[in-house]
Formats: sequence, structure tokens, C-alpha cells
Amino acid sequence: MKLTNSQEEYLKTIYLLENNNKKVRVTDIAKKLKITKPSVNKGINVLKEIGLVNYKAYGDIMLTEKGKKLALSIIKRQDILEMFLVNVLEIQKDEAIEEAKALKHAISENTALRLNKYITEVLNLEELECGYNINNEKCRNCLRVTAKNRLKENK
Amino acid sequence: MKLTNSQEEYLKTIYLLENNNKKVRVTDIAKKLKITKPSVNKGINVLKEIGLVNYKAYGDIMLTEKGKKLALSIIKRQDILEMFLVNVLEIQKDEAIEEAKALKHAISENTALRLNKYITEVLNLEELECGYNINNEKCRNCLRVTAKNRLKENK
DNA sequence: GTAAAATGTTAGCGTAAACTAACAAAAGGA
DNA sequence: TCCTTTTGTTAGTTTACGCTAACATTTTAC
Repeated sequence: MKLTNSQEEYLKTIYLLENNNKKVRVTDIAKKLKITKPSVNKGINVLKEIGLVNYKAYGDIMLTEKGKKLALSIIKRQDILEMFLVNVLEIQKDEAIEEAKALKHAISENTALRLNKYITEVLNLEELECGYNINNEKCRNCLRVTAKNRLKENK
Repeated sequence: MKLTNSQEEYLKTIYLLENNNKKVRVTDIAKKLKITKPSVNKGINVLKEIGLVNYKAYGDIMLTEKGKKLALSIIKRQDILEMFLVNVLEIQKDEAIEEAKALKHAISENTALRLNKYITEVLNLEELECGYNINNEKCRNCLRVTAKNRLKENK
């Protein structure tokens, strides 16, 4: 199942809001994604049709198991990208976050895996400890040593 | 001026065809991009409106100077990505080409530059000699040493 | 317990980019 | 030349996803 970029953003956002122990409403998503409520309403109803969220009119939005799985894989992809951009290419955090968001849809699962492997196995940067749970503050900070420094050490 | 992904593909394709064939026609682009002629026709007329190609009905399609510049920067971005995917992440060529095509639209100019810098300055892989001219067979082959091997050598 | 505010939905528009069907123009061969 | 093939265009449809305007429902506040 190939999702659109916007569908990935919806799933990601719902996941993150859910894990903030909050009830997820149309308005929350709209605010987070900076789009209008009618747009979210439509988007959510499509996700419902393809079995990724549970939703009935005026109720709360919840990911299905399938939706949760997908959301995690999306977040993981984005996290790998962000780490690479920040810790290897040394791009500024804010810029890297935006860039990772844009790239995460275009990158394939395989390339993301290779990228992760490259970061951890080839550059020997520390493994992630948080299991890519973006809500755990650790996950965005567990890679501290830049590739540049690591390469210098290797010499 | 922010182009769409498909517009970037058009520009790239026209540039590559121009540098092979001389005369570029709707059918050539349609075949290359595997889309229909009416789609190309529309696309080209939009590019004409925004001053990136010269075209009149039933005639040849030619890039303007502005269009040529943009096409080159697109090709450069894609080439950097492809090199990274093949020579650093060691992704198979065919897969890398497809992946680079998808990523090239999402990646920013700055990140592409950083990526290039990383490949050439940090990993010390050989500089491109062909000026990113994708038509020169060299350009896709000038980086021979994989990052992995380079890292081993550094140790 | 009702009125106002907040929240959610529906309907319809705009744009981008693909498509098919049908028609028009140009090119090439006998 | 004339006719067929190739090539190009026009018109209208579809899908995805944003938007506004208008309406409906729910919640909150007094």
C-alpha cells in the first residue's frame, strides 16, 4: 500500500498526538499541519476507508493497529534522515527537520535501511537506544559524534 | 521559482534529448517519461508560459537559457544523489537511479551541496571531472571507491 | 437550560498532472 | 499527387488535496 505524502503526514501526526496521551481531534491535526479542518476531515475519512484509522463523525481519531505500524515506519524513516542530515551532513537542526520531512516520502524503505546501516555500522556512530520512538527525547540526540569527527578519529 | 516534480522531469528530459538528438518533439518526451502525448503537450505549454522552453505548435521544443540552467541544476542534484546512493550506501545501480530521481525533487539545494561536500571533502572520494554533465558517461563513474573502502583505508 | 463559542461536516472550487477519445496537421511512400 | 502513417492538439475526465462558505453539532459558561 503506497500512501501519499499528505497521508503519511496525517498518520505521523495522529501517532504523535496519541502518544501525548491526548484525544486526537480534527482541530488538533489541522493546527499541527497548518491546514484547514475540512481538509483534515476529508483526509481522515480516506484513511478510515483504507483501514488505517477508526473514526466516526464528531468522535475521536484513533489509529488502527495497521495504522500504528505504518506511522512508526514513517517516523523511523524520518528520524534516520534527520540524524543523517544533522550528524553526518551537519545541517542545522531546524532546517534538517524540514528537509527530513520532505525526503521521508521519497526515500524507499531499503534506502532508509541502508542509510541507517551506514550511520551505525560504517561510521560507527552510536546505535539508537530508543527504538526510533520520536517521543522519547533521547532518540534525536543519541547520535552525538559527527561523522567528520569520527573520520578524524579513524585516521 | 519552485517547479513541480513533473516539471523537473520535463526539463531534465528535454536537456538530455537536446544533447543527443538535436530536435526534441512531444513524442520523444512522452516515450522517455512513459506518459501520453497530450500530457506532454500540456506540460510543455506550461513550461513555455513560465519562460523555460520555446515552443510553437507542431514545432521543436527547445530550452531557453533559463530552462537550460535549471535543467543542469536538476541533473546535478540527481547525480549527486545517485553517486551517494551507489558509492556510499552501495545501493544497486538500477535501484539507485530510480531512487535518485524520486529524491531529487525533495532535496534542497543546500542539502545537495552538503552531500556533495561530504562525498568529496569528508570521504575524499574523487571529485567529479565532468561537471555533472549526465551525458558524459564519465560522470556516473568517476567515483569508484566506495566510502566503505575509503574508511577502511583511513584506519 | 439556553446562548455563544468551539468544533466538525458538507458542498463546491482550484490546481496539477495524469488519462482517453477524437480530431488536425505534417511527413513520407507509391 | 494523394493517401496512409506518424505526430500533435483539444476537450473532457479522474484523483489528490488544498481552499472558502455555509451549515450542523457539541461543549462551555453563565
